[in-house]
Amino acid sequence: MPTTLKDIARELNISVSTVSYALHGGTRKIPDQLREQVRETAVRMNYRPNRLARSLVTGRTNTIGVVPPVLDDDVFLSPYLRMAWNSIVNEAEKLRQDLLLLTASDRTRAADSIDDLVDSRIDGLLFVAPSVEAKPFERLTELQVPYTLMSAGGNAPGPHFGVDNNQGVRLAVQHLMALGHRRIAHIGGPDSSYDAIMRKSTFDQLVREYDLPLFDGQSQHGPWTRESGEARLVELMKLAHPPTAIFAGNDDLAIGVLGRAFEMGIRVPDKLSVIGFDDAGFLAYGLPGLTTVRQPLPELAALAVRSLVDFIATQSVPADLELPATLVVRESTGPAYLTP
Amino acid sequence: MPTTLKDIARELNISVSTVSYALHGGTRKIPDQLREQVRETAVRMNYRPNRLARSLVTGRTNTIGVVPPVLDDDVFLSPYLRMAWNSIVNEAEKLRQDLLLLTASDRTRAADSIDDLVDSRIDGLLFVAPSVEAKPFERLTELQVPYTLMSAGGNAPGPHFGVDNNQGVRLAVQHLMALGHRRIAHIGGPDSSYDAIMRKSTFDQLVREYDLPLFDGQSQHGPWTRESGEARLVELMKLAHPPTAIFAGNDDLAIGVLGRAFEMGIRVPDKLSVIGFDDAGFLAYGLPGLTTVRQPLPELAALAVRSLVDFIATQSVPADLELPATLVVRESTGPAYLTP
DNA sequence: TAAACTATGTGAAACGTTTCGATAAGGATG
DNA sequence: CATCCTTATCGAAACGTTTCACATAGTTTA
Repeated sequence: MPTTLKDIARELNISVSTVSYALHGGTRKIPDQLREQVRETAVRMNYRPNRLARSLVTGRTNTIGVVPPVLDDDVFLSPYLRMAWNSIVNEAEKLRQDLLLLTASDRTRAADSIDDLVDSRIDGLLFVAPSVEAKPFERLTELQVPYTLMSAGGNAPGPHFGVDNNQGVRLAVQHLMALGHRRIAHIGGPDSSYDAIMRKSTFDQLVREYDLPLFDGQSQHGPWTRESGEARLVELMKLAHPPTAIFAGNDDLAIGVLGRAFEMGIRVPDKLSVIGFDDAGFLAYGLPGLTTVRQPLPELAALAVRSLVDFIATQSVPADLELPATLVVRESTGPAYLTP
Repeated sequence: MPTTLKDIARELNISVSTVSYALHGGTRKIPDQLREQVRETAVRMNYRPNRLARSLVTGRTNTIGVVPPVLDDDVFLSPYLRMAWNSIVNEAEKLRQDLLLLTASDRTRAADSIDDLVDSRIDGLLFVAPSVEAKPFERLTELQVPYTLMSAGGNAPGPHFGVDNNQGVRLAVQHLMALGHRRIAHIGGPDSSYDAIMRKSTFDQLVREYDLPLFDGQSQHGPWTRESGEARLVELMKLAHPPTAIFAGNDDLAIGVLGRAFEMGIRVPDKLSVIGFDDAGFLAYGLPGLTTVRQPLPELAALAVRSLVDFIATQSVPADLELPATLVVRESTGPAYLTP
């Protein structure tokens, strides 16, 4: 039985509306003396505004819903999401927005379930790396729900903020080529990911553009996991002419490659160069640090949050933005090892 | 302008209450035919219940507020929190609870600010690794707010779920002693952390209990960071008789030690054994693999969430629980190197 | 001095639910 | 036939706010 405005009003023998004005006084002016008295009483009585009631009448909640990617069970274990989520939290705190986590609870029919997310409890929706299958964003526009997408790739519907995959992949391939590599493989992410698709297709395109040698299993899709990286490496090393360099679609995959390479006695970067993507904050000790393409996740997350808040406030759709990637050279890449 | 119960009622020429009963029918029976008709209309009109309004009257929100530890800026970058948060999310989803993230927005006076967290929007509060300074949990009891604590150590007020630090530390020290180590140092966490305090005091006690040699800087407090681990190692190695083994209060610290040891050319585990605490998952990769004391974070998180939900439902305070730690032996510990 | 402000305050509607207590009609019971 | 259950439905209160329209009373303006 928490204190309400009515309780304060009764205590002071004034009306509820006066109390409301005194505490959150916007348009109305309340004499200083009374206002102080009200405030004092509010504190004394442990008054806490009921935000449900407030939101019900104002229509605003100052809360944004975050929809994580639909992966397997342990979504938040992903280094990418860890980084993204941390930045989202930071930015939301700055903008004084609360965060409601919307997990895709028991939705087999993931597609239509967007309806379930739309709720009077949130002002807008932030999708983090949504999967390609999740089409029904038009539905959101129809329902008048502001939303932004973080890391969704160029062909995603709606205002999205991501890295320039094209430029990033180019950075990686050019870095490898500058080191003399020509036989380069790509271990990519799942084809439900916008980023994975973009990175793979850019890679494929660059191979043609630079006239690099083609070989079996050169460019593959798979889950964004360390295990996938390990498995792919094993396959690639079975080839008669294995690649001298591997461009992994994200850091997890790259770490898998690195770990398995060590186990197989393949020295990195002497015999094999490995480059990742994301720079999601892996720390190395005792193994070569991972050369990778840095995606400005903190900036992207902040951008996605800020734009969403703007969207909500102004009701006008924000403009997309792709930020450039940067190359972070560590020790996992080196001059190409050329068989004599 | 979303559809409301009133809209449906008007459409069908029936009363609002009938619609409500038909859709979420509890006590009242509605004839099957009418019920179907109502449901159909609801779907057709894109009806979505307004949860604010519902909660306002029922007093339940099915949402629990999560309060992360007050660390520096990037709270969610911590491997511990990543693990904990992931498990919290999983369990909450199972129990169909939504999660509202309550960040400690601009509170200089962190102590009293618990009030700000108490909100009609949540049914209960889950504190993750609260700091020792945050005293005012009595206030919560006073305000009748159900809450549980995850990883708060034995002397924390309120129902808490954590690892058995005492037993865990014992595991670590005994493991090292079994390998012949006697000169053992402890690099601990900040003294704002219940866990850090417990681990340090247990360590100190064990040193006495087993009559291990004492030396300067043997047991220290510091932030839970890799940098702290690095710095401490450097100091310890300046000693005339450096320790042969280091027990780090968490994995971050241990990784710092490992990394710096590698740089300094101190071979692990040949010259130095290192053991961590948490086993919070791989954000660091490298060699040798870190021997550590595993804290069952997923289970603890699930427990904390479940107990909170119970607490909310039954209004009776759940019982504390400490789960045992387990030893995970990898390659960073080995037989003691004894100076000839 | 009448009209028009200003300052201060009140009352009540509205937000969208849930749920309690009617009510009316019909059927069964005595 | 009067009474008492059911059954099907409704109206209205309540949850705690915000905010608009109105009501005083005192003060300025013409």
